[in-house]
Amino acid sequence: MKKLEDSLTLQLLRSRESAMQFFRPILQETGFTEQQWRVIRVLNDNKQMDAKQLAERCCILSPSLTRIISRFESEGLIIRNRSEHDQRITLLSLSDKASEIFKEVSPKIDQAYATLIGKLGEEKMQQLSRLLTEVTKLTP
Amino acid sequence: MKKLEDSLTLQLLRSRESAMQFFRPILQETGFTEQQWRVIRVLNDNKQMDAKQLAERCCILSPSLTRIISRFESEGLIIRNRSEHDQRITLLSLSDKASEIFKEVSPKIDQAYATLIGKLGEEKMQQLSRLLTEVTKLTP
DNA sequence: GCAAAGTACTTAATTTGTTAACTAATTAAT
DNA sequence: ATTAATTAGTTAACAAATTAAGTACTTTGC
Repeated sequence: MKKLEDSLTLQLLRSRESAMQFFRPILQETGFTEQQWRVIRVLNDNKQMDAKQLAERCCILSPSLTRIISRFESEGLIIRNRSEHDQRITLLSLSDKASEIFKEVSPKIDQAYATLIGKLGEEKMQQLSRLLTEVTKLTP
Repeated sequence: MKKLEDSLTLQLLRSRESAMQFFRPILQETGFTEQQWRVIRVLNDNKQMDAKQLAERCCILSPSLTRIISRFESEGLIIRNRSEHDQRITLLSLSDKASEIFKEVSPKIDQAYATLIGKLGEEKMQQLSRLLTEVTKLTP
């Protein structure tokens, strides 16, 4: 059997590391960690989500999310509500303050994104995005 | 400006998470963590490397690598040597014991890999690999 | 309708990652 | 030549990830 020159998971890790370098300086400025920003980003797109969904979409395990949420709540960035239908479920949404911060940072992120696309090329970017979506769908 | 449905870095993270699910059960058996296995895997491919190169290729920061190396050395899995030309550099290589372990685990990894390729398709796999290599090369 | 199983978090303990400061060795600059 | 700057690696302090166990609520099965 032919030996692969490199493992896919390692390639995914390295390429993510490269891609992150476009955004790290911006995150550094905001003071948010990568994980914290993922939470803000995903919550901004989905207005309201329960903690489990949010954890899945952010690739953050529940215990880590609990910590981030607790901190954000105490800082007035996130609003935590119990679902009426199911008292186990925590519904989460961004506060106006957090939405405001997102609006301020977002253009810088978009700009870095544009730089990245500029370097890789629009077409390759879309190709890559499609393939990654397929890989993500491989497991339930 | 058109809003992207999802960020590349998050897609890379999620797809890696999916891909990892094929290998996690095997790693669990061995008792190695993801990072530890990356060190063993990369060192097995490159016979001898200095710590900096190894850290870069494994996407592990030096302090974390120091810890892993120290532990592996005390367990007799890794051999640490000073470079003759430059006394700052630590040259690392797998012990016979570690090579043996790699040989035992490797077939299982290959098998999981084959399953993954089977699900995604050989061609898409190669396409993806090429694109990821390009992304990795975007930053120095 | 009530015990048993399942779900959605949360808490606690351990390991790992991250940042910054530090030591030792080498290279560069005047 | 000797100080200054750079590089490789380590150490220390803190934040985050991971695993396992725990709590509260809901659904299922008899």
